[in-house]
Amino acid sequence: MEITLRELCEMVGVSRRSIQCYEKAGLMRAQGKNKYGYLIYDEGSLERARQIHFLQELGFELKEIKSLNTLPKEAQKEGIAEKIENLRHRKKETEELIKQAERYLKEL
Amino acid sequence: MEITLRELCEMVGVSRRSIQCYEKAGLMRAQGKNKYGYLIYDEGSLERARQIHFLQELGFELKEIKSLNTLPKEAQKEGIAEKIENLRHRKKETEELIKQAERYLKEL
DNA sequence: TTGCTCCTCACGTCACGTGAGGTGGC
DNA sequence: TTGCTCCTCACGTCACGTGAGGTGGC
Repeated sequence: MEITLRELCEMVGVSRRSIQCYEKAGLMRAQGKNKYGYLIYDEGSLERARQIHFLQELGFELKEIKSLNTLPKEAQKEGIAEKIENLRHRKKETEELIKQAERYLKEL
Repeated sequence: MEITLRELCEMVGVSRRSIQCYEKAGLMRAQGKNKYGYLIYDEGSLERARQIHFLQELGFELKEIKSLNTLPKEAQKEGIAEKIENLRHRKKETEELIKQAERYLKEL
């Protein structure tokens, strides 16, 4: 299946500039161009782009995602488990912040 | 009370560079320098720095914080209420992300 | 003189946003 | 030719991080 850059962006939910950054970071690349010169991707790219975006949301930087692939499975799992801990921490901080903000709002 | 930049940073929990950014954004400034040429702040600055940091955590950019002061009280409250909504949204997203990440970890 | 802490620039970082300038088919 | 969508740079943005180069008292 041929997917254009525009379609890829819509399916993944990121901007063209983001995909460009993924490619510059060496995380993925276009399969080529179609006869009109449009950048073309396949379903593998789609899955890869989704994964990159997901790992980014977990808190990985692009270069961390790059090196993550070279690690043994166990180390990868540890890395992700660590990010999950960070997310739990962030969740608690966010809850605290909401409470503080509500108090601040009342006192204003 | 005279507070040095270093002390201010420790009390607020931000870096010198952050205070420098607050000052460049026109949000606060040092009271002057002591006889050794050290930047000196007072308790007003301390409270201001804490407030800036708090509003930043709520999601305000420095220039938004700058303009926030010029707004009438009601508009300020609206702005903060909006940020609280964003935080609630972020909390939910974080919760979703944690669940997804846990599933991802199992399947790995 | 050495060592310490402070100062003021100013370039670097990260992941994009936002044009600029150009191409190709209708 | 006009209008549309796409392309590839490349500067700008945000809130700092991280030195560089200099000062002043002990």
